[in-house]
Amino acid sequence: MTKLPEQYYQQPDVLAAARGLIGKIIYTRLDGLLTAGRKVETEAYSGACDKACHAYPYKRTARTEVFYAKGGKAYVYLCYGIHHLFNIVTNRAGEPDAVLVRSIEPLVGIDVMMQRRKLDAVSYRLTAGPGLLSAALGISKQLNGLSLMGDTIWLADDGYLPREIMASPRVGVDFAEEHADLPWRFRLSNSQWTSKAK
DNA sequence: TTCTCGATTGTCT
DNA sequence: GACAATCGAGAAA
Repeated sequence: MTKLPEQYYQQPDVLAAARGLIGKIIYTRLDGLLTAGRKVETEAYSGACDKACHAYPYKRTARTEVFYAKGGKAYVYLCYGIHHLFNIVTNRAGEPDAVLVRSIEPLVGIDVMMQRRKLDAVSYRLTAGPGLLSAALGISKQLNGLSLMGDTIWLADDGYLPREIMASPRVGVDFAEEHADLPWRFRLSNSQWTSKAK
């Protein structure tokens, strides 16, 4: 079990990053509570060539500033006024790419996650969805801009090798016109912990 | 099972 | 002032 090194996040190909992050483990330690889950579904966003990305086309606002940092930081934003969505900033400084985590398989602190989600039984509904896994892991806007090298939120590799990864169009980005159908969503085939592929 | 719709607030025009 | 990288409840079928 090793924490992912900083260089891991700086590869220039965001699609390779999104695919490569499948099977890796995300940890949070908040208020002394440790929770973790294995990523089973991700999506890639690129500020250079993707209308669905908040930072397209190389748009700089207060919100997108963290996209331009060196890969290895957290980008968390509020969606529909309710849900916090967690992204991993990738690529070198100045290139605004990020990977959205859409669902995880719960591994550590499952009781804590159930409390945060107000569920009394474990099911895919615990962490299957970007808003849901953020709630389960306790991720909020306060984590926006945090380095993944720290001890609040980080990623680790336990040697797990994904068996089969499927690519498909992303979810909820119809507004992105000709980019809406790009197969930039990656998921573990046959995982119980994601919604079904289209 | 598939659908429609409301919640709720930060961000940008 | 419009609207969003979502979710869950409730209705229809």
